[in-house]
Amino acid sequence: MPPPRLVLPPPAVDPGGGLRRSYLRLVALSSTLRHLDQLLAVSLASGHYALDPAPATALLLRYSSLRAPPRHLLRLFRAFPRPDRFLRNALLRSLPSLRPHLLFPSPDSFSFAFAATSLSSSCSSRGNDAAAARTLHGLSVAAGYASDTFVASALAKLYFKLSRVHDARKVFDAVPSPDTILWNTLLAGLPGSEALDAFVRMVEAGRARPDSTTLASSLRAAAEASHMAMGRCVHGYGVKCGLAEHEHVVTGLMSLYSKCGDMDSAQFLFDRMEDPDLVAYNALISGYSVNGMVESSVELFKELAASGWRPNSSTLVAVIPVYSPFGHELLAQCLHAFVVKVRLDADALVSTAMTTLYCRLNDMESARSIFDAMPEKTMESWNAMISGYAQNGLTEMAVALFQLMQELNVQPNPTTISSTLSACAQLGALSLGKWVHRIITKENLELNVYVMTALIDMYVKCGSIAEARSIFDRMDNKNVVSWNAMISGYGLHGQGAEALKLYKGMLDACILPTSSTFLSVLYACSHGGLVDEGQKVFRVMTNEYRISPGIEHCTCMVDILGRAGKLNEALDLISEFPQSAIGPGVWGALLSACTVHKNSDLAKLASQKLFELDSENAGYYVLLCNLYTSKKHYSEAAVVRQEAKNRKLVKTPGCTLIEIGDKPHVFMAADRFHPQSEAIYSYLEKLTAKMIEAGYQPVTEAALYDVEEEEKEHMVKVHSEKLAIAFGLLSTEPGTEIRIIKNLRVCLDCHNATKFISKVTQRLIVVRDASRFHHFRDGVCSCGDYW
DNA sequence: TTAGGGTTAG
Repeated sequence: MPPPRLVLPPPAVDPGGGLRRSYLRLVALSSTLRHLDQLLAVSLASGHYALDPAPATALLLRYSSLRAPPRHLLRLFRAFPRPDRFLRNALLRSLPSLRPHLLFPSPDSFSFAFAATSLSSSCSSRGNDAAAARTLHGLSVAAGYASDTFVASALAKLYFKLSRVHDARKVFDAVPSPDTILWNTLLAGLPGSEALDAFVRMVEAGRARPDSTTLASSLRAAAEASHMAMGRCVHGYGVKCGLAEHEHVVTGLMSLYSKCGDMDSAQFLFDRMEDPDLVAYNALISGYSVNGMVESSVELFKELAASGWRPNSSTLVAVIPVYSPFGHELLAQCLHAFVVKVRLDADALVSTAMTTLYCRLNDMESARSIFDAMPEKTMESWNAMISGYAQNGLTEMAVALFQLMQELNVQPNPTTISSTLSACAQLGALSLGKWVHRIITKENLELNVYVMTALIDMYVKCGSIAEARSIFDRMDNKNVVSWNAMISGYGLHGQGAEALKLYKGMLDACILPTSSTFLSVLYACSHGGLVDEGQKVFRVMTNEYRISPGIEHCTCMVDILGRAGKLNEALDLISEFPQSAIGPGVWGALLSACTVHKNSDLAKLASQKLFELDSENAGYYVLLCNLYTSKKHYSEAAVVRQEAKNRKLVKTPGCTLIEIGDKPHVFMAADRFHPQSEAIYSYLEKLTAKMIEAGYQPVTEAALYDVEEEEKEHMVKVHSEKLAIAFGLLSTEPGTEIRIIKNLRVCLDCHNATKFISKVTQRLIVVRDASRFHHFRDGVCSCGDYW
């Protein structure tokens, strides 16, 4: 139902306009809504200003600044039969959501600037706001304001707020000669390193003079990018232009220095400030806290309280790191006491900081309860919670929370998407990953480097290496992480040669390889059996790039040599490693190589080291036991098994996941819980017969000699991957590829069996096990039986 | 009578 129209009496005469001026003054002085209502009533009753939009504009703006409901503003506006552009613009400035029809007829640059500003001050992350921003942008371009600096900075800020960096840049680029404020808008919205690039371009262009705001933003960017050299340049520039003493610039410098651990410089700057404000205090307190200077942090906090400033939520966030070592409960108590003492409202900032902290402490329940208690969740709080789940391995929870966001029509930003994709990658759930990809496309969400790289990683880990590569090839500006993701993807899928080719391509593109790059390449060499290449890359890394090998590089090297049977060379190499790099991983790699090459002497040495370093891991006992069994050293095998039993070590039960359509199905060894269990087992029997016809030999009883009765029974049981594959074959059309995910490494018999299955059924079978991918096609596995 | 940008903290 439309709101009722106010009935206006005819206008009265006001010679000279004296009455009008006093009326406008009264409006400006009103401090309550009731006061304004009375003024409105007076003017209506007397018949003044019925057709005069100026007093109405003043009233409307005053109502708006006193937070009158939008309904009320609209009603006032509609009471005027002939609103002029000032009145229309005032309404645009005051309404929280865009009403495009209010722009017409003949919108001016004020209209667009007002509308954009009001949208960005009210926009949450609802999906509709992005659409409204695009509408507004389109209309402003159509009206000829694409190069207006005022409109552009308001629009750019709006896009930044909606996490649409591309669109903000587009707005900026459309302006031929940006002024200082437009540059500043860009600098404030861009992520650290990009903002620093923009600062350089601004200075080089030389058409707009940087001011204190420019420098403050650039220092923020330098701190974010941990780019001390650029930070010093900005500082120097500030000194040259006489802007270095500006309060915001000094605060930015303090934060830069404390980010880089130089608390002396930060403190020096603070001490020189004549009258430091709350932000400056917060910056220094935070610097002390994150650098572990607890006493200084607390001292300065006391000084702050004594100086008359009232701490705000940023102050609280700045001291949180000081309290964090006390553990969860004490932390909560300390913070509560803090909040009570300074009569502080714990707002979204504090809740998000607490959520992040609990996530870091691995206490996901506390994190979630704080998150759930937030009445208005911010983008940052959603992201903190989702990435907390993803990083703590609670991948299903991460995806579930993302689904909740979708249901609530909260638009995700690139950070949300990256975290969710990382959860999908860990899960290996291709259908979920594709669903997220579809959302990106459908909602036209921003595809930045982080999102594209997360997509590559997701497709790699969900088994679609081809899809990952096609995304990689479509990327305009790949960073080193994107290259690493793709290289390690080839490694994971056993395509060592492709990985090396890409590594060379990366060097040709003048991208500086990092420690992770070398790890990915070495990993690819190990999974592809490329021994010489691996050794060469390792030498290049240490000699040419001066990167000292970490635990994982060393483990990879032992793996590479060990798999090739060069066990003694591997042992020699271990003695050359830095002591810090020799952990369970290195000896574990040697032990698995020993079991493959049946060297029980070295295996004994490796396992002795392992039992010292990591005595609680059942996997090593299993490896050693299997080695002894295969060499028919049954008594030694029995000793190892008894030892494992004495220590009450339990093997992780194996399970396998397969997705049919969008539905996941999980199988355990020998389980009969699946509703189609009967059909699966009878199909598997028929299949085994065909496989045996083709030459398959199941693990024979002889190999199981000496296994205790109970275990023997267990070992002849059907492993979970066979069940999953059989179910997959039953439930899909001939020719469809089968993808399964196993939580442990695939066993010898299953690996062999899968080769035969791929041959007799003519299907491509992709298996992701705990360490890599196997692509089985026509009786051959991509790993070359080398895993 | 009506514009656009900033420092700390998640």
